[in-house]
Amino acid sequence: MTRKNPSLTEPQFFILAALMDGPLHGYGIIKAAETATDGRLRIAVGTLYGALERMERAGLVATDHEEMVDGRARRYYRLTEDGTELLGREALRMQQAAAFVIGRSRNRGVAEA
Amino acid sequence: MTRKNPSLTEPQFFILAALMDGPLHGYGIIKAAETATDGRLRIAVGTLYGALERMERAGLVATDHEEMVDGRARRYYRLTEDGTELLGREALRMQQAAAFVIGRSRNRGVAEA
DNA sequence: GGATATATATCGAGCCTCGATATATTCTCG
DNA sequence: CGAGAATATATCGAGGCTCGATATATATCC
Repeated sequence: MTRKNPSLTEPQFFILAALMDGPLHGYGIIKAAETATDGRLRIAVGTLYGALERMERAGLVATDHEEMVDGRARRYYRLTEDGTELLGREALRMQQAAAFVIGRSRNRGVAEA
Repeated sequence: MTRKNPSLTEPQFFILAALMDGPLHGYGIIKAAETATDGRLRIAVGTLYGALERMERAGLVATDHEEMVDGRARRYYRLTEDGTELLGREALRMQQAAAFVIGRSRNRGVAEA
């Protein structure tokens, strides 16, 4: 997040995307991302907790609440305003980047399916 | 490229995209990426040469030819078939990811402009 | 009883970006 | 004419980020 070109990595993007429908806990985020990508993206646990920590520090997500289930804490995260805004901006940026390539690949052998 | 989720980073994506219109040399790639993103993305030289080397090893780009200009070598890179295919696939993946977020953000406060 | 799913957390290896640094020529503006 | 920017390639170290392994614990399914 402190990078000069602060574009989200794929795991980061789908972590934020998973929180669009409301607060979710770590494992739920992994499952949501997997569903959203038809099983393609499996966010590694090490990636998840590291990314959540960094994103919380950066103010993109916040701890919503904590539940106790079977003696273990389950922490729910939610999108902050900044996180929501960044996610929207990133989606537009990706759409433009994709369109740039797809628009130039007509009749030139680049896979379109 | 040896990663499990081999999604391209933004610099990598635009390096490949810059080569769609034909072979180009290092500095030309940086300028092309800058133009393609309306000045937003400025690929750092360290990023460029490191990425080109890795991508050449991975078979995504190849050295097209070398020119001598004022005693200095200027190396032109071109997309390989694998590179072209990967670029097309990445563009589609990004389009889908973007659509997932944009499709869910109607009337929910996520920036759309 | 073993495997799989649910659930959180940490660590090291290694990948990748970035800015700095180095080197060299050409062009432009004052 | 001299300073600075643009053109051009190349390397290095710091630090950011992902990933798989490892650890821990319960519940369920076979």
